[in-house]
Amino acid sequence: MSINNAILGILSYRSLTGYDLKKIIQESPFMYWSGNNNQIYKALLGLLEEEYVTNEVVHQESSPSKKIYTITERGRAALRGWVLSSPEAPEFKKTFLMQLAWADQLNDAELNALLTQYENEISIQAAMHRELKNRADFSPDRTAREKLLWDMIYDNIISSFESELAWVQRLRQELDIK
Amino acid sequence: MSINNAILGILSYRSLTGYDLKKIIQESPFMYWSGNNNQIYKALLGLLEEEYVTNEVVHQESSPSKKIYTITERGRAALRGWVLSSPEAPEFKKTFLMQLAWADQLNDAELNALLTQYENEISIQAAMHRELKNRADFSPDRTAREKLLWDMIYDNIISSFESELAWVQRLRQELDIK
DNA sequence: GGTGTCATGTAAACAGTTACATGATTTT
DNA sequence: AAAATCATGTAACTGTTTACATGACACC
Repeated sequence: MSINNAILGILSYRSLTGYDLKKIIQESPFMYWSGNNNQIYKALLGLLEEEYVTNEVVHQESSPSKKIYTITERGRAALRGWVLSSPEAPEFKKTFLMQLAWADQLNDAELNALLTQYENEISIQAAMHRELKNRADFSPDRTAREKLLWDMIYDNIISSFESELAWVQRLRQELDIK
Repeated sequence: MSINNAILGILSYRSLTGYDLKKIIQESPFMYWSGNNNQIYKALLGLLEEEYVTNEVVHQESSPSKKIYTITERGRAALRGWVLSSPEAPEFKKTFLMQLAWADQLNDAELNALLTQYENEISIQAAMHRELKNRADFSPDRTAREKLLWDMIYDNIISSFESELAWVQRLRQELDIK
């Protein structure tokens, strides 16, 4: 899976510039790329070459010219193909687990402080994503089914953090009992 | 967080060769690197330069010579510093959420098939990690506290997949009701 | 006779991030 | 006067993966 598919997906809702795409990707909680220029402008060149998108240059007074990218029929077909392709298992990158793996050298107070820090960090993330869910609304004309899907995507992320939180609390209990 | 810390951690249990480290990292469920040669031999050079490790060349008959790496006091101090550093929030890379985001173009049967595929994939992963937990035992002389920590690390991963599974099932229900 | 293990390392490619560069306009 | 927004793009770097290379031995 590459950022190209995500870009095709976004363009399937409406035509946008690279700059617009960048902002959407940066703000999205499930499009996990940083959304930096290098990635996006390069991806757009690739999509142009494969004729999955076309672009139109629009000159503006008092702002730089912009290139508005539009998905083609070929692009829509490629998008559909990707949506139907075999899903991959999620990948979890939890550096904290590695810290824990070698945390037996810490005393109880230090270990406890570490857990508290992690707990706080997760709580912040959970709250942030709950907020994002409320504010989220980048595409118009949603069907009820699509709205449900998007809601569940946000819920997925929120419940990932909640599950992590529950685990830390379980860990703390186990350590206290011991 | 870099692979260097993980290597220091492993070497804190016992001295090992690059080849040994590679296998350990490849098999570990929470050290998320592929554990390829390039990364490990380069990391070891870096650790040598910082004097976090030393190495001793052992010549063998009928096998290639090997370099056994040993952690230094400086290395142990660096490891402790890293273990005490502020934990980062976990990162989730779920390409499936992006597929779902544009899955409203599918009909009910296609969407259902996609969910089933994802469910199966997650079930397999969950089972695999339950298996790994049973077989896991790379370091000797564990304290009870350390054993608890390692158990909870495995549980974390398992419950991540279980939480994901519960979410898919919730999603399927919601779609059925609608 | 082919495949796998032990053991080191390099080469090439791809993915991804941060920072730089421009230049007008608008906001603080 | 400084900072942010719009809009494009490039440069340099880090991180990561796959594949190549060597050579002895063991196993099937």
